[in-house]
Amino acid sequence: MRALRTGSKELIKEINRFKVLNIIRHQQPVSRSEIAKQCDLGVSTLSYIIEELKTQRLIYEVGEATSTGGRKAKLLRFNKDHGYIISVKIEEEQILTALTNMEGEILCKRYALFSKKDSPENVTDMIESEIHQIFTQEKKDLSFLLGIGILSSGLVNRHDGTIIRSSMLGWENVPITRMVKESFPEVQVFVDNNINGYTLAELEKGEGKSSQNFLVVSIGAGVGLSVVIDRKIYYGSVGGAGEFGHTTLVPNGYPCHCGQNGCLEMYASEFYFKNKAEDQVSSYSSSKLTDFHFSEVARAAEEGNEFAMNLMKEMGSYLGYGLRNLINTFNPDKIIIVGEGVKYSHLFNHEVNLIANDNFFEKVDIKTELVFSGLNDDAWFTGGALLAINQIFQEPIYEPIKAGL
Amino acid sequence: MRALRTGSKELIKEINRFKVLNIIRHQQPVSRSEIAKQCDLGVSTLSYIIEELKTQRLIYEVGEATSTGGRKAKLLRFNKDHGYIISVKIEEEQILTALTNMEGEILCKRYALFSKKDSPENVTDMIESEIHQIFTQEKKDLSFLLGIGILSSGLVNRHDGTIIRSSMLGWENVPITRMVKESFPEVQVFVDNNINGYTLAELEKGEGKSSQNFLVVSIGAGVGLSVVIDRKIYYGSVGGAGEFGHTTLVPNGYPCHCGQNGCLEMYASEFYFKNKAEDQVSSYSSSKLTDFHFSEVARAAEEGNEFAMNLMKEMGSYLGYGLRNLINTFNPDKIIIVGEGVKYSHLFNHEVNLIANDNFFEKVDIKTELVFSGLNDDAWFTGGALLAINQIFQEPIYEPIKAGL
DNA sequence: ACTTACTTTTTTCACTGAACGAATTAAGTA
DNA sequence: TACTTAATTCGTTCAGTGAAAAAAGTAAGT
Repeated sequence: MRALRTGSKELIKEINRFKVLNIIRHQQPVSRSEIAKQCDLGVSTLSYIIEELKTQRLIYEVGEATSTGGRKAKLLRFNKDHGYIISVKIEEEQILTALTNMEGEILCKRYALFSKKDSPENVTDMIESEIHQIFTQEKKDLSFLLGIGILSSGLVNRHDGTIIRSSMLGWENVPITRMVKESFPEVQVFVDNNINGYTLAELEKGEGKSSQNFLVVSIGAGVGLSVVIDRKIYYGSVGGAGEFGHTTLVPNGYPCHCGQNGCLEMYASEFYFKNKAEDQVSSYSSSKLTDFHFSEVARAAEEGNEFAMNLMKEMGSYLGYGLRNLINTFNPDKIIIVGEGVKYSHLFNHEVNLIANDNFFEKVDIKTELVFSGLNDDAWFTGGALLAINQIFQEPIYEPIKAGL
Repeated sequence: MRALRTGSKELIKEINRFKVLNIIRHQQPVSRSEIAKQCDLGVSTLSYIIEELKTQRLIYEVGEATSTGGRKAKLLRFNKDHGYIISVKIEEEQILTALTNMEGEILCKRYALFSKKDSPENVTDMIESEIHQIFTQEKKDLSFLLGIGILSSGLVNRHDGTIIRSSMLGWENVPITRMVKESFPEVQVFVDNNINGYTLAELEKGEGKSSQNFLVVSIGAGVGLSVVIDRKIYYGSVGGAGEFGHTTLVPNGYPCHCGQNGCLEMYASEFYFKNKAEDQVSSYSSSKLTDFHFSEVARAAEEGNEFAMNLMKEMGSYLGYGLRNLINTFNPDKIIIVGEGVKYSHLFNHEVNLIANDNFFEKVDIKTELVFSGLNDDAWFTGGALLAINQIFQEPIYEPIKAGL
């Protein structure tokens, strides 16, 4: 439990400035009196705070509201170009880098390839070089870079900023934020697991806007889970989320790359296709399926290939069991399904709903919404940027921690 | 997400008073200068705060520390008799009531029986009467009653203080805190699920003292789960915890009283004994087992009854799978097993550990501790009292909510 | 045993500054 | 002209602050 900061004049000043700033950020354009009402601050105090924020160029005044019977209110807006954020996604053999403004709007994107042989140091150097190129290309001064958010697969400890283990990258205990910070000592650097990043995007720009407690489940080359409680992402002991993909669905089932057997990931993701085919060689061989990527199996299923259609449906049923267990365990308002699988959801949607909706809370008349994400691939960039932005504008109630070091 | 309070002189005053008070509560006896150091408050401010807390009789001065080379420090203690708390546990056919001081120490206990026919109103009246009897019996003035904590089984919404549904009691949507508060309008009243109550006791007096993130799993006439994140209990959407006992362990397995099939609760609790026996009538009938309560099956197993021993071991294996899935999903520091089953843990401990320890995080060399609760039945009372005490001494950072109304 | 020098604890007191609220000014509507 | 709403000005309030003083010790030296 993080310790609360001790009360002092500075604390109340900081709290109030951030409260005001966040109201402007999320409800712009707003008038002074509207903010004062919501904050329960005196209008005089508010004017003083606004003055300060304006001289810091964090906000600006623009236009006027229509009169409600008296003097028109001047409207305030957040200056989203007050600074810039770099969002980095580390994929299997490339890094994707984007420049965003302080609202997480993407201004420019780049990518750079690397090979499995490259060390974390090499990749960090590439990140540095990409950032420099973006800033020269966009003709912006590096002093405006306020934060860097990095998304990676695998087990990530966001508190100390290390990638604990990523089997995809073959990395272990890489202190990524510290390494990046060496090149940008003035900038706050954050890492997180990529699905948590996506979840941040859902929270601010997607399905999460209307929900306090929800889960994000990713279906693709594996199964991922991100848990949102009270609009905050839950981080387990080591700082990463859990490994829901490796809960046991079928005792003594298909062997998993993690060393266990019968993991959900082996049944409710791309892996299932290959597992099942190796299990039923005869029906497989007559099916003319050539590979087991989501896209291929989906194409075959759409063309009426019986074996592929069944693969999809069975995968959907297993996913349904996974989701049902999540619902019964977490009692979320909503589950958002994301990832490559969403593109092909029409092929297994029915089975998922059939099983997942048959849950404990349904029987007590508490509904759990099941939706597919409506965001596109830019959500990764948005999420990475939000990782930094949310920290920068966080209300400063707690003692500073060493995160984002 | 609860809104943060706006900064003001009153806020900083309240924050600091509660910070000081909580340091004294948890580290007593302490000196002024020690507190000042921890709070980062000026010693002068601290003396002023201490003076106030003393006149409010929340703390008192007692004794002196040994000198460390200069003037001896006067030591401060929390006045645990500053007020009293009532802790109520509603069981199937009785209510248990205890009086505690402000540290949750039990001063006196009572119980009163009721029948299934009694309405929630009758039971509430009984609670009122029990409280009055305790206060006259203990010769204390009712004005010292500061809080009431109620524990009930079933789905509880602690935010609005209702028992949403308890199949054991046959109650639905009972606004229990409001009903109790009618008799004690000056007193703060709180409800929670009984396992969450137990968890509070573990947090303050048990295994939880050394752990930030842990799970409490109860094994007895059912399976319960309580989730602690960052030393705070996680409450799902409706305000109750999830229903982990009703996650599907065996698709299309034994039918459960909740309407689903193959629930964990049917395999990792007392229920399993009956289920399995009905499945295997022949081996059962030769086993001479007469009933399927935990105590009976355990007794038989201890006497060497093969069928009973196997029941226990199998139950343990299923529980192991349940715990493994919890570990993989939540990545806790520790799982604490509580409830009636703990008494007989030697009969299934081995199987539980065998399966639960074979988890994802173990393979990445992150250990999850598995322990049996060391608290006794008084922990229910302690937990109920802490429900109220923790709220009363909470640092007042957030806008007040309607809880504990 | 007494003095002196040094520590640590606690209190006193003038000062600071963030929020506050009443009064004032500004800008509108009917 | 009367009323409404918005924004600013300015003296007041009070929680926290830090330096200094007071209180209460310890540890030598004589």
